[in-house]
Amino acid sequence: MPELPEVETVRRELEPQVVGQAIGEAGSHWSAKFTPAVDAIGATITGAGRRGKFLLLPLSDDRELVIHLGMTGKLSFADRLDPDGAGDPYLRAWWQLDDHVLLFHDVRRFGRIRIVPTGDYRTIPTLANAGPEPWDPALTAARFHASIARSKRAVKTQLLSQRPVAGVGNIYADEALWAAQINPKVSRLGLERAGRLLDEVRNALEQGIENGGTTLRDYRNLEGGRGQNQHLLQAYGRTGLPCRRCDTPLTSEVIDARTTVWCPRCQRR
DNA sequence: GTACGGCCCTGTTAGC
DNA sequence: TGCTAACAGGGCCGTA
Repeated sequence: MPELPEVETVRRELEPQVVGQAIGEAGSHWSAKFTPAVDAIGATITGAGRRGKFLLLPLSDDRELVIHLGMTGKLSFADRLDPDGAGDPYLRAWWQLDDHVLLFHDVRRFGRIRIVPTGDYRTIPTLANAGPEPWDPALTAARFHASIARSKRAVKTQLLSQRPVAGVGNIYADEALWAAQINPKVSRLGLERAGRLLDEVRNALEQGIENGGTTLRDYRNLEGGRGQNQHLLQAYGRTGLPCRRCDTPLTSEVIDARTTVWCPRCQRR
């Protein structure tokens, strides 16, 4: 599932191939999640940005094309659109650019596309309320700690909310909590532990980007290649396997509707 | 404003 | 072998 490292990997690949390209035609699946794609017709893409897990493509007419990949969304290029659409039953949107066609493929349809006035994210609540980017200099340990202290919910739930820091999903939340030796169910963190968790969130995301993202099943980069970070995971997907710090079998439980994996010994409550 | 549950989706896997 | 149910989970929405 694309989290910040996967979206950033796609953004970096996308940028040189879409910036300056005009959108001549576009089409979409009937779902309202994807129909806004066609509203981009006539505009030129002027950049390729990212905010948390959202891809932001600024357009020449003071609007932004916002793409969320959901769980199974993928972007790719083709020389031309398959005329009968039979080549890809999960094609949800496409944009004819000057040099090629940008395709949005999404099996489970958890992705979504929006076009908004530049910087006006009121119609996208998670984006509008997103916390700072992980490497924002304004995101200090104190600010991160204060953000977590505002809620009584489990720290895992808070990370997934995108409010303390943007871009963390289920995989990198479990990895950061494991590295910081913090139990995912605690709701109170001291300043020092919050600072450690913030450091490990940054480390987990940096490692993910360096390795081209985590491919467990669906995620692919723009070229269709797999990420490599799945080989380096310490917690996510390792239920019952020995903790690589203390050999205790990792345990798991559903927290906030997400399977959460942790070490019962070195991430004690 | 916060907390929580349910829903959207469909391929894969486990169980019978 | 074939069918059914459970599972995966990011974001949104309604309700309390």
